[in-house]
Amino acid sequence: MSVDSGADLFKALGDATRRTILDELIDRDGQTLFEICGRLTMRYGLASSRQAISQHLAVLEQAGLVHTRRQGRYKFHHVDTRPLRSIVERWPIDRGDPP
Amino acid sequence: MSVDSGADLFKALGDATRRTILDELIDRDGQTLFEICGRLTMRYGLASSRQAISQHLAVLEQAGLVHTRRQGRYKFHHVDTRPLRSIVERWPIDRGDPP
DNA sequence: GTTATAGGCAACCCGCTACTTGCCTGTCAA
DNA sequence: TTGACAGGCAAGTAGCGGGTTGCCTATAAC
Repeated sequence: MSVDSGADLFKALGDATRRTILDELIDRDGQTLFEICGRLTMRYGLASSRQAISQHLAVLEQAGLVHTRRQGRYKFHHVDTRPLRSIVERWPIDRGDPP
Repeated sequence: MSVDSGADLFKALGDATRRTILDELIDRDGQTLFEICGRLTMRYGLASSRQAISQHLAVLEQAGLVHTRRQGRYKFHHVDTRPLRSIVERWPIDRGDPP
């Protein structure tokens, strides 16, 4: 009967490039689109176009994992990991050693 | 440079039916494939075929979220939420009120 | 034995999604 | 004002993934 809330969240986390973007934004918060593109290429070897990264950021923003702040012609992207809390609230993590 | 470990985990969580299967197995652990099929139909209104559910369970097992135990012609499925811990370890959750 | 049950395997179809391409808008510097 | 820079929008393409179909194996009940 439950409505499976948070579909956007899992959809956002489902792509490897988007997960790398989260890693990158956590390492250095508040980057612009061009900065993210450059650092993804430099540090992770990802050769994605600007438009591809832009679409990924839109998905992350819709999931609430990224918030944006416009300033002039720049748009800064900030991470917000709080939506991840709903995952461990939905399926409480067992105590014990990892597998 | 990080290798994005846990791709199987996020792939498994990316599908709504698989998330519902996790819900169902947490509610009643150790079900067989046919039990899961029946209860998904009854309680969640999902009309998926047996083969579809079987493939979903294989994905969940590959992600380490479900372990199986054979006994005669039955195969019991057990949840293991410990892989979820890697998510909050990768992206620590901020303190503060939810959005 | 025979039959029914529980599950597995492989091929195929289709819709979604990531990515590209091309062009457009808005902002700042020279 | 003109150019460079940061970003947005929309249509088209290709591949992947979820679902189905059909047939098969193995265990248990009769």
